[in-house]
Amino acid sequence: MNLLSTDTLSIARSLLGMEITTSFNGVCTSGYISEVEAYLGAEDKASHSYRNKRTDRTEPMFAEGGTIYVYLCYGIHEMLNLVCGPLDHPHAILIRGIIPVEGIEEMYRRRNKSRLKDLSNGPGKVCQAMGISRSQNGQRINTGDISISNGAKEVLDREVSVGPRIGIDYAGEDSLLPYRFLWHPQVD
DNA sequence: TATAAGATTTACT
DNA sequence: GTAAATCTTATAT
Repeated sequence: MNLLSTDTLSIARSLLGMEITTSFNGVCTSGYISEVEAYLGAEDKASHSYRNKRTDRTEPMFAEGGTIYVYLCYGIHEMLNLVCGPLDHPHAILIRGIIPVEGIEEMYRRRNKSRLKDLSNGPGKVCQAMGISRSQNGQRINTGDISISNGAKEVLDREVSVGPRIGIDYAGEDSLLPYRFLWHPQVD
């Protein structure tokens, strides 16, 4: 996976099935990435960095690929993004869902839920389950609290759905673009 | 300073 | 199905 590539949609597709891990004070949680959305920076009305809008909040999006972008949504939920592309190319991929792998007991504690499916099937839930907050904003992947490595299974094209992104009606016609990738692995 | 809106989640009817 | 929760950020006075 080349995070400096400008082909953000290909990176988004290739993130599916990869294992994302956090470790805090020896407490480790991980999961396979199952849902992502691509935000294509300057040319994408749904992106915080549309028209290269540069603010304190969006600054990490302009950093090199491999940077972590975490922001607060609706005053309540943290959202985890992986920045990609070269410097000053503000594309990012929102991690919307994972399949829990390691530290599942800790995820239940953090989420205060009793069902596995309620742990991490949404972007705010992913951050809560993995203990991610804005204190990870601007860190680099694989050198800070968050790491991404190859997953255990190959993700077949027939197991992947592509469709419009969620919750971005404000983006006009760009809200219809097929930038959401969903992995539904087949049982074996 | 003030205001509106938001890449959502949850509980409730 | 609908609506409330909650607070930062961006934009406008």
